[in-house]
Amino acid sequence: MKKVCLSPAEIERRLEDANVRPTAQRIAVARYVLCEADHPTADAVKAWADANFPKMSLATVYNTLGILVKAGLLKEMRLPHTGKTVYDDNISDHYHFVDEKTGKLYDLDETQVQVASKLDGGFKVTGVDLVLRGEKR
Amino acid sequence: MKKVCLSPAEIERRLEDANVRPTAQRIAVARYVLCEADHPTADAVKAWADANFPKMSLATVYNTLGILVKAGLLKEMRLPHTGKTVYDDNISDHYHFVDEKTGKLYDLDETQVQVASKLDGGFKVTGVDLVLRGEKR
DNA sequence: TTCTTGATTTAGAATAGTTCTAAATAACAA
DNA sequence: TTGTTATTTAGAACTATTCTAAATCAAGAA
Repeated sequence: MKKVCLSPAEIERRLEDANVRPTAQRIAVARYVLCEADHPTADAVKAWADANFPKMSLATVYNTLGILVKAGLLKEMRLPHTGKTVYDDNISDHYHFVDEKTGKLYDLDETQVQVASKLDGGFKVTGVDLVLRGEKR
Repeated sequence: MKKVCLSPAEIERRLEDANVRPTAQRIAVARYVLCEADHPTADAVKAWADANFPKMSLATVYNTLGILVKAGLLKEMRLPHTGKTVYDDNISDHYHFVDEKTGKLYDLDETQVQVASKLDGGFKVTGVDLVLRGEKR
């Protein structure tokens, strides 16, 4: 699945539209997580920034990711296995498959897996977290 | 759902059957997690031990929980939300509902939720982690 | 411009949960 | 007993993340 890569100017507009002031750091992080990265962790973003941005502190990385999540441009999730938080630019409702050998995550949509709840009225469901584990070849 | 509580002697036999030497600490922890507790965290086990056992270190709590998991007497899982590991004496395949207000976990079986995978052969699924979020009343 | 004010970024400290380490203790076998 | 191994312990170390307080920056007012 190829990803359309946005220009800094387009990223800037997206940030403005979300009422996030588009600083250089935010544009850089947003561009990376929205266009280049695939389910990155904060560490991965920091590593990318160290290699591609003049200077960015870890606090700013976490900060910015948090801001993007709050702005609705990014989803945050903690996987059942690693204790780490990963970020997902696919903000629609969807599920995941994790390759236990490589740790790689794959997005799954509702054509690929379905969850059918028969819970009684005592359970009001507001969200579904589903991760299939296994091996991808 | 009432839980049948095992005597220390019965716990001891279970540990022996699983090739785990039944020390006083292990019997105490096993009895608590298998009979009394409901999805406890390591912290909860430690708190119980502080109140009900002469002296137990946190390392022993983690150690013992790890041993019980390896022995197949207990399941370990990390929830999507809290970063904490919780332990589940229900070792059969099952899912969970988490009340986001209280944090309380409910076991769900396959009569209550079903997962239907239509993944192509490239995905070999070996496990399914499903957590429904919401509110229970 | 220059100033002011508030937002942002920063380094490093602090925190939370867990694992590791090395020494002390307990249990078992001979 | 004595020797050997397993278990337990306290505390250090570690990882991921958040917090803090100071420095820097940016946009509007003068």
